[in-house]
Amino acid sequence: MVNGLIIKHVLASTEPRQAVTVKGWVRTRRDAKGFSFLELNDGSCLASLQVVVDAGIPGAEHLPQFTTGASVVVEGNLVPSPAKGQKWELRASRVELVGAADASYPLQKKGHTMEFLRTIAHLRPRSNLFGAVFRVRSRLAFAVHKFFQDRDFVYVHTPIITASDCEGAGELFRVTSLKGNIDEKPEADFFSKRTFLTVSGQLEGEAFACALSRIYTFGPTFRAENSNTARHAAEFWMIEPEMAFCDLQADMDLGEEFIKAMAQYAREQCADDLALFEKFVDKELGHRLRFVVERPFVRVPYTEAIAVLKKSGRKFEFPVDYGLNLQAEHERFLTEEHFKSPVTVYNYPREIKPFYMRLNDDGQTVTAMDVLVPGIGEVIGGAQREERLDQLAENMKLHNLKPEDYGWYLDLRRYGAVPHAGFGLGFERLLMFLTGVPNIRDVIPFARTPGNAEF
RNA sequence: UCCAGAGUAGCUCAAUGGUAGAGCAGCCGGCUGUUAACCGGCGGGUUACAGGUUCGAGCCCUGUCUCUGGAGCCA
Repeated sequence: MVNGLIIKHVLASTEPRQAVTVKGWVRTRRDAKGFSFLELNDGSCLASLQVVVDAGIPGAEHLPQFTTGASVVVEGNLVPSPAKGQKWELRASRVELVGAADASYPLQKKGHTMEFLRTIAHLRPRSNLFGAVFRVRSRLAFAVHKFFQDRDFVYVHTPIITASDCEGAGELFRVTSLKGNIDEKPEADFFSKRTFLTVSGQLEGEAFACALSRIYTFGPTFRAENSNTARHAAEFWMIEPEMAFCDLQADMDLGEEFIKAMAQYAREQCADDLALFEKFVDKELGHRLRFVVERPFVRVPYTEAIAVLKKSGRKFEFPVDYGLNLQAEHERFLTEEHFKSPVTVYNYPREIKPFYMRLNDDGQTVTAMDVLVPGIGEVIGGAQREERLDQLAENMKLHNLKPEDYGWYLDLRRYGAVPHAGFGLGFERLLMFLTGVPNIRDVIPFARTPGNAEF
């Protein structure tokens, strides 16, 4: 069944070809006297193949049904196109209607709004823009693996279902097979305890880094937060490298190198699709990606970032002071206006960061780092982990965590503890940054957000 | 969850409290190596939902739902 050529390869031909078979969906048909033009797209690339169908060839009697959205098979010869707009066209010798699409087919030849296309998520990959988004998503998923595999990182599949709520941050989705009151007898549940969908593979990742030295995870992650923004989803993919014998500096180096590498890969491998994004969603895209690849990231300690914000003379809605979290408006000012560059902020006050981050010698700050990028804000959050057992226990006390709930995690500090570090990176936020698509729902095939699990 | 805005034809949008319209799409016809083709014609509406004010509501008021933008939480 899978035979014939994909349009991407047909269009890349260097010379005419005889007896080519292509299969795809009709984007539009233009009728002329005695023949018709079909724009045929199979999703293998942005461009469609122009097909010339003469009246009278086998199958041409069904031409009225070759409407936008219909699936068809075309056989013919690939010849140079005499008209402007395309190098090649397929002169059909036989056409076959596979599946018709009647007048109710919702995708028109004209542009649609992103909001409307979201309501037809099962059909929107047939549009130019979403075809491009999901081709790029695929290429970059591959690039993520290539980046880490080239650097001898080991891919670890951390569990999706977990009993640890990972620092108690964020709402978790409960996983249960119980009926009725699920909190009455959790020990009667499938796993004999309360379980959740993972919010991070970090803790398990640390265990494997403390054995295989360099590891990464790349998989689905879940947050039950009632977040209604263009940057949050209930189900998203996170990339979490973790390195043994690694400090904060090397961690930041890796994070910055990673983002540069992804931008470079996209520019090299997805040029056609990126050109579409630049034309229709983000005029600055090309400029920004080149900038990210070529220029070094700015790196500032949290205290310096606070000083920059205070000295800016800018009136912020939220207060700026040591010990307070950087708000979205502050992050945006730093990366978009002040430095005009991706910015890595590090060494945050310990009070505003999780228990597992390593306490610096000043006793005040921890080895946290956030990479902020223009337009998106935080795209990486990472840290060197606290490897000292006593200090980690004290941190947990400070955060009202019970050490007995983290027995195996503390073991990593009891047996052959090493300095180690890592970070978490939201794959979709990376995609937003690299495509210019402003809403996370539009870089996920079927997005899960509060109140929406359609499809 | 909070703040703001929006919801009218398949899509994108008009309509001073007074007869609901246009462009595109669709259908029919014409023309043309066309390129989001072009020209003419035709069909197309519970104005998100429920109530209220008014002689009269798409428009004003109340509630609900959905969507969008911003915020918080974060990746």
